[in-house]
Amino acid sequence: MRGIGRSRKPVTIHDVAAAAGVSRQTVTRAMNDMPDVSAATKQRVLAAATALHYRPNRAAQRLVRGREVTVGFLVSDLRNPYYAELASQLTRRASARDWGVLVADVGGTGVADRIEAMTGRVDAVVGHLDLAHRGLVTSRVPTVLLADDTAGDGARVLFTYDAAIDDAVAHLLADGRRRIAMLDRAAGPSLRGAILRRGLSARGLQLAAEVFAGSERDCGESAVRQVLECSPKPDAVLCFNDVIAISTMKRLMREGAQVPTDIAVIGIDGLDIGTLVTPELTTLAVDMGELAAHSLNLVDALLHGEPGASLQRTVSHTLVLRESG
Amino acid sequence: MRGIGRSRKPVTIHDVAAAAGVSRQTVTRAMNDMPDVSAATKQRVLAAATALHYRPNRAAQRLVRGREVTVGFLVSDLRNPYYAELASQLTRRASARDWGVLVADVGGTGVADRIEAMTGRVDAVVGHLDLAHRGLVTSRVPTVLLADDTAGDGARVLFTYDAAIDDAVAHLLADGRRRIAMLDRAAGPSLRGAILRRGLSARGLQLAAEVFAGSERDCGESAVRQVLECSPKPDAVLCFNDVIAISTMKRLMREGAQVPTDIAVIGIDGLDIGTLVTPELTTLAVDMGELAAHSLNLVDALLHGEPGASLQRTVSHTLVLRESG
DNA sequence: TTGTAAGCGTTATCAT
DNA sequence: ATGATAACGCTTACAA
Repeated sequence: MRGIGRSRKPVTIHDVAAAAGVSRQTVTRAMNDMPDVSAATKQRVLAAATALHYRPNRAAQRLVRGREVTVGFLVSDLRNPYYAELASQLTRRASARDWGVLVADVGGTGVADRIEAMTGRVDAVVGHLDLAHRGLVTSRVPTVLLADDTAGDGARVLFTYDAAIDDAVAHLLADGRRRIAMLDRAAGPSLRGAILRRGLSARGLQLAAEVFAGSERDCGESAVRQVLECSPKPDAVLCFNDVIAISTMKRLMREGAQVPTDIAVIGIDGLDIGTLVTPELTTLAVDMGELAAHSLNLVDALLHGEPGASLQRTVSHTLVLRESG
Repeated sequence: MRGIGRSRKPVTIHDVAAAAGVSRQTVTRAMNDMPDVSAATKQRVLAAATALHYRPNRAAQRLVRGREVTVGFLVSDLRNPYYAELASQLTRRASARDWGVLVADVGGTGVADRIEAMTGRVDAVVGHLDLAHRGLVTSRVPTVLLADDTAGDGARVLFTYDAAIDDAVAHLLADGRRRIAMLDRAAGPSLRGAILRRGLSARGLQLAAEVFAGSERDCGESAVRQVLECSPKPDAVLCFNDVIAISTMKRLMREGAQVPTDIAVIGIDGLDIGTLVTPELTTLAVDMGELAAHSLNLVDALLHGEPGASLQRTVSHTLVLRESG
């Protein structure tokens, strides 16, 4: 029985038709549960299909059945729960439109190749693309950027942190804190940090310290040390995101600092895991469902030919008070 | 300019050819950076394509260019970092083969519909499918199950916990612990719990308690209470997975119990977030890369016509000692 | 109930 | 350098 499938070419509807002694059309009818096939022939056809390991060519089906939308979700590290939560929302909402979501985790090396491979298989791309990679994507496929900058004129969902960060500052001040630090992302100064600085100076305060995480997933030991060694020592720290904030809490505890007693820690994103740690993480949360919905709406508009330049949505964060600050 | 794109039908290579006053073939050459096109015509064609918002029909391209593989990754909740980490590995390794991964988060309601939609768009499916949904998938598309049971005869990656759980028990005993409890998943008794029980009795011990999590993502308050109220009180607890373990640690701390001093907590999975919490989570880790690699190898075999019944790989967990137990 | 013919939109082959 | 013609594998008319 090893003989089956020995030939290199995939089996087509033609082969099944021949094997069953019927026409291609009859095979189609049998395979797709359509009317006008006698039970007997249907059985015969299905048997032949099974025997030959026949699988309809999806490209051919699609070609004739009509357009089918696949959205690509491009992320730098799916292990980061932020992307995972967003992917979750994206896939759920996409399926409501009968769209599929192709996810590509392209962090690390060979990013460009991975991006190129992805862009060739989808109708549109959604993602937090850094400036270096945007052109690669936008030149090949309609793109919805998730970003806090307005570089370029593509469709985008724009993050605005101002209100949330201001709320956070107000909350910390009301709590008696005065020396607020920023623990920014490893890559360098972010808009989030700039807004915090601005928010503080609007209240006549200065940023107590600005340090950078050791990696995308870990604030790093030296970052926490830098914070603790400032004088006067900061009594609150806003972290670039929740993952870094959680990592920061852990390191602070190891250095003997109590959170939030000695120092408040606030994250950004509003991830689920923030509620799983002790103390629970206070955070500036963004509504992932809204973010996903906006993204897909923009994809829809793009696919209908609307120019990206005119497509922009805004999402804002909300201060979610828990225990860490 | 609003007029463009007014018609319902998508623009095809034909329209571009007409607009540019050339043949379809010339359009193809221009679009795909192929030789044998004069710079002038290329410009003209590209301009026409842009003006008309032309996007090549991917199905047609695929049909003629040859088969393209898309693997569906079916999960019940992508917010669970276990699935996210696996998805990360899967997408990375798939891209190395030039395969795409379509992710579908199908938890909640309408599972059957979501599954059906997914099976219609992919060449194979990988996932932890519970018994109720397996048939839905396997009857429609080649499937690789990730499971710890051997029900049915489909291709699968089989989890074996025996060695790891035995290592965990040995470790706990060496640490002076004697009253070991199982905090199982919300759905009910698992193989993991059964193996723990078996492992204990092989050493002349009994399971100190068997309680069930309140939900898939939270051990729940009552579960922790049940553990603490046992008498004699357990001094170690094995949790169904890392997420539940982390949730358990949080709740234990809230009840005033010290981890690991009063009670050791061990998770299963080996997720990254286990290193982000305090104390760091001791866990029975599975190699996600290996899991993903096995899965894709099995998909490959299935796609080459090998019968699923003959395709099985085994992955085992490893005790990773950190701080919680 | 079954078979025949005509595309679907693209690319490859072979002329021109 | 460019164009005509034939696939690619399938489904939807329409005919028998």
